Amino acid sequence: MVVDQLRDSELDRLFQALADSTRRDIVRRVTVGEYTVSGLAALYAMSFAAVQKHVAVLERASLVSKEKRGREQIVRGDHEGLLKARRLLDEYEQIWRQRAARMADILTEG
Amino acid sequence: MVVDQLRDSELDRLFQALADSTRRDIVRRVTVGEYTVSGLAALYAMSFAAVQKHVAVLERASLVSKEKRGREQIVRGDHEGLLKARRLLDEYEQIWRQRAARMADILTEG
DNA sequence: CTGATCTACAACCATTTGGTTGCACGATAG
DNA sequence: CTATCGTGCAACCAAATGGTTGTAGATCAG
Repeated sequence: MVVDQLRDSELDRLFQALADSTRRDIVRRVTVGEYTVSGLAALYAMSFAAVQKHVAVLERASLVSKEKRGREQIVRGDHEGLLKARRLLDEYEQIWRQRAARMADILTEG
Repeated sequence: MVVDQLRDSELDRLFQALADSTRRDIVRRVTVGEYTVSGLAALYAMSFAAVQKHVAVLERASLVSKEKRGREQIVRGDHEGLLKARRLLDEYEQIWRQRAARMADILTEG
């Protein structure tokens, strides 16, 4: 269904966003404290534009949100994305547990 | 350190592998039951080779393992990859909780 | 033995990704 | 007002991704 397709691309963006160590590092940092985009850029051995793009990717994945303050843009962690990713992995974990239970049933049946 | 770099590329591969809905579907299915590679290929509107590549990506991410049986290759879910991904998200969740606690402290201090 | 089936892999192609430089524009400082 | 700063975006490039077709090696069926 269409809903699933939307959810799919949302998850695609999410895991895609997490599949880069610079972006994972940004997520960590902005969850602990606040950073401007250039404040983040100063941390990595790459151009400002590259970091700005990373932040944009994280924002589209709801892992980060920005708030304009004067000419600066404050980057903060956004819990929503993390929750969605966790929910999927929890679901998979649940499937594993059911599988384990089924195998136990087979071993003890009859 | 070097260890972190290895861990980084491992996580890159993991989340990258999860960032595709076909691959997520495969993970689900092979956790519930067993499939051959061509058994999986029959489920999707793409070539056998494409599905075989997806399985290879999942295997390198430790989300799936294969076992040769005759001329077939049985694909099963591998719990290891999932655990690693979950561990990272749990870590992030932990950071969020600490942040929440810190904010509560600030509100109640003095 | 012969033919069909299952798998892996190479070569190719279009698109996306992760980086770069350069530019434009709003906000701030002097 | 002017110069600087912070940001976003476009254009470009190399490499990776996700798909294709074709080929070749094992294994199984008859």
